[in-house]
Amino acid sequence: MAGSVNKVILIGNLGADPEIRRLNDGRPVVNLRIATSESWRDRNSGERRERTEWHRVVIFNEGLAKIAEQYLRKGSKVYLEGQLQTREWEDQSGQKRFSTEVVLQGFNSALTMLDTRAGGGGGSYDAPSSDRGGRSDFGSSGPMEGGRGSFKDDLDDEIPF
Amino acid sequence: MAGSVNKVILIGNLGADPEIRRLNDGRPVVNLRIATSESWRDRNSGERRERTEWHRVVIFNEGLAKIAEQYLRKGSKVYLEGQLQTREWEDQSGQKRFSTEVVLQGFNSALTMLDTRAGGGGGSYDAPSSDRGGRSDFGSSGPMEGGRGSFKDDLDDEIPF
Amino acid sequence: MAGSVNKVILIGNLGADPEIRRLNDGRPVVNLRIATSESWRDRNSGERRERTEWHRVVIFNEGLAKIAEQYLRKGSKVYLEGQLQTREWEDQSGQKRFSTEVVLQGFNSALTMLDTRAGGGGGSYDAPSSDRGGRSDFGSSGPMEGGRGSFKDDLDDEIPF
Amino acid sequence: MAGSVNKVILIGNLGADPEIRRLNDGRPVVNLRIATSESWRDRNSGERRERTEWHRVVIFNEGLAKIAEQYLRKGSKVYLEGQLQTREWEDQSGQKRFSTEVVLQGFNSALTMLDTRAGGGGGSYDAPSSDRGGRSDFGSSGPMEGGRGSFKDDLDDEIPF
DNA sequence: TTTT
DNA sequence: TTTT
Repeated sequence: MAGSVNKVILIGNLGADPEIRRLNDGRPVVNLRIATSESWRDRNSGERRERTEWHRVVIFNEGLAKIAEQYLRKGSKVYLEGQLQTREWEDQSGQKRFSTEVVLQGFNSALTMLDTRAGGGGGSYDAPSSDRGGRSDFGSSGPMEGGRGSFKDDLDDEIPF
Repeated sequence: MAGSVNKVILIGNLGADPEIRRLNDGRPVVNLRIATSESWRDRNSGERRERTEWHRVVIFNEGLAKIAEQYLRKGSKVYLEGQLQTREWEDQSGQKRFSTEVVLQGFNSALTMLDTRAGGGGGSYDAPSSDRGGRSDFGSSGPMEGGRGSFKDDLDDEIPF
Repeated sequence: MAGSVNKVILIGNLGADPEIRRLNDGRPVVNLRIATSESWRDRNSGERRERTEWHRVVIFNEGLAKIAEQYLRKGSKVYLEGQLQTREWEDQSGQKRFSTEVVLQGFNSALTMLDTRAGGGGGSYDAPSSDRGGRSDFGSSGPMEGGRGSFKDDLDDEIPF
Repeated sequence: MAGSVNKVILIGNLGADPEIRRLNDGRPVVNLRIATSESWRDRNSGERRERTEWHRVVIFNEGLAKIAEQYLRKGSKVYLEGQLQTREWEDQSGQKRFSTEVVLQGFNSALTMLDTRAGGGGGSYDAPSSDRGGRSDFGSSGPMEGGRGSFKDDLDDEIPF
């Protein structure tokens, strides 16, 4: 379909340290749980109310995955751009289930850390010297930019979500 | 959480006519199924490959819901901005299920029709005279948007930039 | 024109305290200078290079202007959404000049503070108790936003998804 | 500055055919004039009012520049993502002037055609077989994805805006 | 200068 | 289930 756009922009905090899996060739694939929340004053009661939304984020983009692995921790605040993807899986009873994720893959993706404090999980890191190559504010962007377009193809069959 | 953003931007086509439900007070709530797709050439085989993603969109914003009801049809191409929300429901066997939707509600939402042709499902409509009030390009969007467009007017003359 | 979108999204830091002007009726209009920057490694020399871009931001939206006035200071980091507008003005010699600004006005706008520290200019403020009404994370944004947050409340119980 | 975002999203129509300049090595750099407009009903008079905004767009991204050259014409409707850049130049009298442009360069850029009709300027083209590689829906994406990160460096000195 |  |  010509003329399609599928873009998600989130600013939120990690609910846990990143989960990292490795492909056979060693490339990392990172899963994040990101919380966004909004609050408002109830019209009737005048009370403050808050709603937190939890997002599943999967980083296939190699450069961004490395960065996430290296710098993000529970509590980190991030800006990210990805796309919506819903995948089907089977639960133990063999029933079809669906999971919708924000996928950072190839070009349509960005990841920027928005705090310089250490993550809330006790982790600590030095602020990177900002080795950005376009879409991330930390980490070397060299390798990230080679072969990215075709990256998706590789993963289609390999990844055990 | 201060500093949270939860935004989805889609350009895609309706897979079916909008589904409209009514609240007790008559306000419409509209559900859309939107397809986005991307295609690429496979690195190895050189073949063209395509992936279509289907999105569930729910329009609570009253003005935008009316517009969707009036102008959108199967096949219509739209631009929309909303936010991700995952809600829990129970299937027939009493099991918890989750559904992630793109919700257009209140301010964080926009809807713009990107074609003027009638929808593909045989439906037809007259191009609206573009009665926009800021976030939609068709139809007057009613009370929610009252005073919005004209906010600017006020300022046009008053403000010494 | 049906089907138009004009949106700017910035995350950056204030180069100076907000400048506030008042309309005759007392409403504030706020001007911000926001810096964004990116850095990359030069392909040839291998040196790190950096480019900072300065943006002129004008906040007409009353609720957001009040928030900016109250909470933002030199050095504050913000997320904002607005639209591009170029206006014409005359310099002293009577020549036409143009200035392009990011305008936050009416609905197509958002402002969220991304740090809780005091601003770098010596200013200080208490972290607000997040009185958000949809598009801002700090401060009650007044009449413009009345009924907005609570719109959702209404629906929370009523709607048979 | 870690944690910076500079993003512009436009949907609008070309006011004229693309202007193409060539770098010494033959790569195209494309300038577009894009109109976005919004209309609203005046609060007092009840009259319809409309405001059109004109944007200067410069495409340095080689893949997207080729696509623009090949497919876009006066009247074409496009979706694009780029970033704001203000550059300084001297007018005939030696005075400093500034021009703010939406720049499509490297990764932070996308271009998608939103109509399939021929351009309004008499131009015509065959619908491309959608050879997309991530950020464009038309044109081969192969070459576009090689060397993109460093593309910017090259241009910094070469381009006579 | 576009578009509806 | 859309679209090209």
